[in-house]
Amino acid sequence: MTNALSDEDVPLSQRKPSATSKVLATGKKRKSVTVKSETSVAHDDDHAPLKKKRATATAVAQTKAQSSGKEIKTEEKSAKSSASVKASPSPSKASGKSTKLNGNSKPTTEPDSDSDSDDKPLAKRKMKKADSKTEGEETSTQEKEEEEEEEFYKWWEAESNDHSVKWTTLVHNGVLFPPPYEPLPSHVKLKYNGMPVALPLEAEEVAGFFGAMLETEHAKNKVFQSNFFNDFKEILKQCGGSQLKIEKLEHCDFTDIFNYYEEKRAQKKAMTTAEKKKIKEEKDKLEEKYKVCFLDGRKELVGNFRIEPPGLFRGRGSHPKTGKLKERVMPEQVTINIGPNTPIPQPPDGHEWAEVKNDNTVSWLATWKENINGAQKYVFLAANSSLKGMSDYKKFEKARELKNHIARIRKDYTKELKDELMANRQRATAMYLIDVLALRAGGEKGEDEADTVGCCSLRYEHVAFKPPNTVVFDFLGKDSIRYYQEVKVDQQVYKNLKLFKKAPKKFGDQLFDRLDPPTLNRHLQNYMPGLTAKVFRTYNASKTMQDQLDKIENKGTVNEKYVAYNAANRTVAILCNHQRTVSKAHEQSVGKIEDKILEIKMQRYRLKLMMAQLDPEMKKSDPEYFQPDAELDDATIDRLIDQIVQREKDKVTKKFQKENEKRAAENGELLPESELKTRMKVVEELEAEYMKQRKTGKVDIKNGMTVEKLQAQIEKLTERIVNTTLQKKDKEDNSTVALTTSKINYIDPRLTVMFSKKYDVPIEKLFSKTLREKFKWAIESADANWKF
DNA sequence: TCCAACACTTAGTATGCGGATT
DNA sequence: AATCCGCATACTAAGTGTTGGA
Repeated sequence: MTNALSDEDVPLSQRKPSATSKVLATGKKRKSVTVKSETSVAHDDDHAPLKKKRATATAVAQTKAQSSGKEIKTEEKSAKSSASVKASPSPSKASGKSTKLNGNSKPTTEPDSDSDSDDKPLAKRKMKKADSKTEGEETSTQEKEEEEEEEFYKWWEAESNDHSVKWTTLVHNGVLFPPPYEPLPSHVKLKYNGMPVALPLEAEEVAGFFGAMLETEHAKNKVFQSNFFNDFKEILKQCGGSQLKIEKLEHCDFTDIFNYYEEKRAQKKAMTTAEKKKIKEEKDKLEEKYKVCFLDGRKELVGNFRIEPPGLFRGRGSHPKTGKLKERVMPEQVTINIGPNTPIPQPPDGHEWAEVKNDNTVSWLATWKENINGAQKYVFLAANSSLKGMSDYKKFEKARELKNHIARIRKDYTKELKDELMANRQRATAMYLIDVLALRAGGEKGEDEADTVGCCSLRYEHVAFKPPNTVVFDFLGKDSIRYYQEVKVDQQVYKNLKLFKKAPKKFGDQLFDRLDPPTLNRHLQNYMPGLTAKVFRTYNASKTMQDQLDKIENKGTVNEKYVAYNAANRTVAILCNHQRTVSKAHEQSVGKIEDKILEIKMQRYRLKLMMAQLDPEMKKSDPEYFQPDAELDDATIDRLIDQIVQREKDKVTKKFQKENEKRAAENGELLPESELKTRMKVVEELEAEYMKQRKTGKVDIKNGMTVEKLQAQIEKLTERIVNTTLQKKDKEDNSTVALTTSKINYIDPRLTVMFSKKYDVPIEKLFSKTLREKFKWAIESADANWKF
């Protein structure tokens, strides 16, 4: 049960401990503690939060009484800060750069004075239009970039306007539905107790979903199996059943179905490039009309215009619903959002849309509700669109704005770590964790979701203590990615966490029982409008990147600088705990590198033997140098020799075959088998040499070989060993770290642009094509001196 | 006042492709 | 040419945070 703490010695790499047992064990308890809310008042000395109380009462009890004075203070503060924020607008201007960029940071229209805009705000629309026109003219000096550039500026400027209106005109072609189900050929059937079963098509499709996944980890997961099977039986029942009564998954044999889909896969793979190209062209043609839309008259790419196909839900971690049937989405479930007085995309023949809206306060083109969790799915514009770009830009500007407040915020929460009011103390502690460890906010989760947590939802079992001030965090975060860190924390934070864990709290209880994200975020708003927990992650990630980049010396080759950039990127990825599963091939490829290193060492040792034979005195004066490397035990050497010889033989054989094929094609005579034998002799000689060395410890020395030459060769090999070893280390260090997530979401792209320009590393090396498109705004606005 | 619904960002994984390697 | 390998992209699940209605 208490696995959370017991497996602290498990290497990071094998994260994702099956949390199944945990879910079961704690589910109920979790619920009982989750009440929260009342804290919103901040000054509830009388706290007395009903249920929550239970667990926490004791801990809290003593402290609250005197706290009222404090609370008042807090209120004052918040009032003050919000006022001051308004007074001192746009602290973001900083950059000095790009004059066009600043200016924004609008008048902080009270929280949501704009919520009014729900009803198609005609007036606003016009204003916006006008605005962008004029500004557009100002900047139009550099026309060369034509429409692209124009677009660029447009969204830039729009930014300073009403942010609740996303568009004034919107034209698009709706969504693309997945193709209908293709029935299995009649000879491919599910077998039940060895007997082929005739299934209604609807049920066959579902069986096929499972059959195709037979060899995946999912299909071996009990929860997945049972969820699938229940839904499968239900569908089967609904569409009339089958002659054979299907009752147990164990009696179902999906192998034929699996093989059928494997076969199809193989066929697809085996297609010639020409065939593939043709298929792709057809596909592109089909998709073409859905790929673009027109937003305020500008062409923009649509992101996910395809309706998600049916299948089995692949929940991450131990998701209670994993394996359930994700149903086919019908047009009747899809709502379209489009400009008024705009042609409405035609639903598929014989079908209708659920609804057609003209809501210009949202950015989605279509939406539907998914049947597993009842979650809303959307079709949005692509990442390189103006809408996404604008909000990305705003996100980073918001994070930069935090620079101006962070000192005060840190000072405050450091002080509040000792606040007598438990709620404040918890809040301060949480802020510390969010700020220093870059934890997520950690909202409440339901029973029917995977048991994962963030800061506010941390529980008793997720922290352990090592005096004097080390806290061991071990929990599953977003996507059930394990967060395991032993961190030295502020002494007071250490004390607090211990306090929050104190009896009567027990396994399953929340550490921060008087805090939740809304409460925390409300508090943060006092410092800066729009400040929420997630802003800290963005801020700290970008700040870290800036600091890391600043450390890089501007020298060496492009490649070296690129490596340094990646190292900086990696620091950020580690901060944010961005991981990836080690690829299947990883172990193998590390093994290969290891063998490579060993082979070089063997080679080197061989050269040393030669040297010793040529000049025995040398060995006497430095016997250690002539020792074989420790890893090179007899068994390893034998294995390596085998490997090398085999590899060489393969090479010779292959080459021989190839030549013959060529000759056959040119109708020349084939090389005789004897030729192959002759060639093979070389390899055999090589083998013999190795064997001789193994048996006698002596090696043959080529004519004209000198100690000096050997020395030079040995040096080269040693260098290769060092390099390859580094390469291996890099590979291993990288194997579990995902760099891309932070690059895409957290690191202000202008930092990368700055690096590119300042260090003369082509941006193409740092940003892939899609990222260059997504971050066009950054590429065009930052220079070598840009600072986060 | 509260919570569920909604909107949008953030996240890891599956897959296909293209370039390096042999 | 074949295979291997890593990267880019597609995909969609899983978060955060806001809002509107009971």
